[in-house]
Amino acid sequence: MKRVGIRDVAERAGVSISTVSNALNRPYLVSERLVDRVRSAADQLGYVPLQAAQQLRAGRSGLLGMTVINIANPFFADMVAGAEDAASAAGLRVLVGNSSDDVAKERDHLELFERVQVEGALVSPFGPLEPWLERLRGRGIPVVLVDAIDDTGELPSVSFDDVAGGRLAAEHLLASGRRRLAFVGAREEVRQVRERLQGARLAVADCAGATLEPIWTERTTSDRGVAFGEQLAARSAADRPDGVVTSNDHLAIGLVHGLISRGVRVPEDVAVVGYDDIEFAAIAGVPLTSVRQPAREMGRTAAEMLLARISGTAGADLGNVVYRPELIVRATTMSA
Amino acid sequence: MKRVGIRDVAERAGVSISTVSNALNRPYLVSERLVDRVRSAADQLGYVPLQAAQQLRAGRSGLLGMTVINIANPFFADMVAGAEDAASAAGLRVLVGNSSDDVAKERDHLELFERVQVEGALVSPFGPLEPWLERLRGRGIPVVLVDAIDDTGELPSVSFDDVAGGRLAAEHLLASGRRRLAFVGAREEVRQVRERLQGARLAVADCAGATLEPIWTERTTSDRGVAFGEQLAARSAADRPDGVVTSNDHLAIGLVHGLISRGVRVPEDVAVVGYDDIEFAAIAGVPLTSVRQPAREMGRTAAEMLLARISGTAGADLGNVVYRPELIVRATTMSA
DNA sequence: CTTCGATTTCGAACCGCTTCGATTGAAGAT
DNA sequence: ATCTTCAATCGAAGCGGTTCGAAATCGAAG
Repeated sequence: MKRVGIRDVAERAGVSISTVSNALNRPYLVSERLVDRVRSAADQLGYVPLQAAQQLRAGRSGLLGMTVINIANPFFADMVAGAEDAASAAGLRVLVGNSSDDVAKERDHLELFERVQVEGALVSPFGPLEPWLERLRGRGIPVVLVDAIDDTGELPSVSFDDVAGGRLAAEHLLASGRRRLAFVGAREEVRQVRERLQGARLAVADCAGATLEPIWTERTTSDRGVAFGEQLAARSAADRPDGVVTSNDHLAIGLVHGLISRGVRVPEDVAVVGYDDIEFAAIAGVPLTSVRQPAREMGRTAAEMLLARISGTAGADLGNVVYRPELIVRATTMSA
Repeated sequence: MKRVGIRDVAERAGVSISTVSNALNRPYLVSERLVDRVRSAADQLGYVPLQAAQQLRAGRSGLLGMTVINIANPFFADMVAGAEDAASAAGLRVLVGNSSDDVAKERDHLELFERVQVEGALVSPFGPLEPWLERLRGRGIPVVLVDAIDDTGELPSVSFDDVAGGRLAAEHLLASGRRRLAFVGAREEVRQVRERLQGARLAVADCAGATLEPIWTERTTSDRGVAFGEQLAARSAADRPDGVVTSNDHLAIGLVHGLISRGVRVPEDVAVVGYDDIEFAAIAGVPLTSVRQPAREMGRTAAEMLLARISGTAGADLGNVVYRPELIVRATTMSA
């Protein structure tokens, strides 16, 4: 009913506690005979060293901190997976702080990271973070931005060219003859969404006679998509967009569902482009054309940059890696 | 460039470190004047107490451990969310160990839980865990099983009646006149899947002239579902099942996609029932009938039971809470 | 102006582990 | 036989907080 500590192991093996510690962590300092004895004593007792004590002494936690805007978004989930790949290859674990679109939570996570002495942090900033990041820097905790770029150029980053993504989507629709485009996206405050819209606007500006109507929504769940689909379907054909760029596949799949359930044909009447290329895009009722972001790779790259900074292999200026979009064309934009 | 410790705060506020600690944690012991002085000193310096040190002294981590079989499965993801709800209401955090269908990882997680001194553990056992759970018990760490029942009746648990779930799905198909059923499921070793099949078998046994063909797959991703759909579509109509129970919505949605892409009609030729009622079930090409499990509620209940055991409010025998399935009927089984 | 209890503040021990410097003993050098 | 040298082992000092009991301070009562 009691925890097994290093003392118990020492007693059982008949040695001092420092010898136990050495036998377990630096066996080359201890005679083979004793290493064996200590190891078997530890096994028999089921000894597990206490993380808190090790960490307190060592001053290192073996942890990377990572904040993501919303883990329910598969883009971020994949990014986390990529970061975990890289971290575990280096023998570190990743402590994930899910901000759930909440600025206050995001700040709390950075504080948590200090509490647990993360050795570095991967941050997908959502709210204004400068002062907090400044503080981490002051504490000597390296930071790499993910899915964002530091304007001041002080922090290295791994990001995605959202302007190009929005532009690619819109150009694809324009190329297939669509002219009345709509952009359905999450709140305008989100940089990623703003930039995608901006990209779409650039494409539209380059194309004579084309228009773009922005439509905003708070949440980007599939049922909101359904609602927008039904809403668009209720418009007269002339007033209805014939091409829609969305900021998110959930929204897009719902939108297509809503349109079709009201008798609007996809892609004949309205073509739709999603964003993220989630698993279900390919097997949706009408398979969805989508902009793919290499999330996992981005996460891995960011973690590797962070590890390089931690180990001091690289200076502060690892630069800004920017990934480019890829358009996966499927049925929702297939025919004219 | 240096961490701010309690000593720094003490110095700045002109008091001893014990007064700082008291002012911050038990302000009723300290004069208001000093509490203010200490608080503002702490704020100005950005003092954050080190978790490892607090934990080492207190012997408590403020953490619940939770292992899940695979977090990519939304059923488990929701369960985790439910547990987090309950835990954060009690001021605790949840340390999630994702086993990713890997028995070794699952064991490692339990060891991790000891290292970090979790105050209790929620375990969705996957591999054989008796010895490990026994050990946690020996260390005085309370455990509640989730999505499983302890045969020996020693551990409390929150689970789901998978036999009833399988039965419900099959009965629904039989009631709509289907007779040649198939069951497509993940590996037979998984208890949940075995029990669902068993439930389906019970239903079939009660219905004269009905048959059930089990089909096994390693992974249960949507692309496997597509493959099975195409495979079934290739059979002659007489040889093809007219009703399919799947162990998972991803599989089911893929299956429907595969069938339709090969010209088999759903639900006219083949009716399909999924499991989990994920977000996309409702907006799939053909909206999917599915067995719903109250994942979030299960997670919350389990965490509450665990908290009760930790605080000693309840004895070891909180019993086994079993949730019952609910069938959400949609288009994939609608007409005959 | 003492004396006493209550209140406020402080010093020091301790949580479990790692690590540095010291100790011991055996082997080799002189 | 004495002195080094080196390997193997151990004792004890912290890491950064919390907390207990002692010390200091203060006001009111004697």
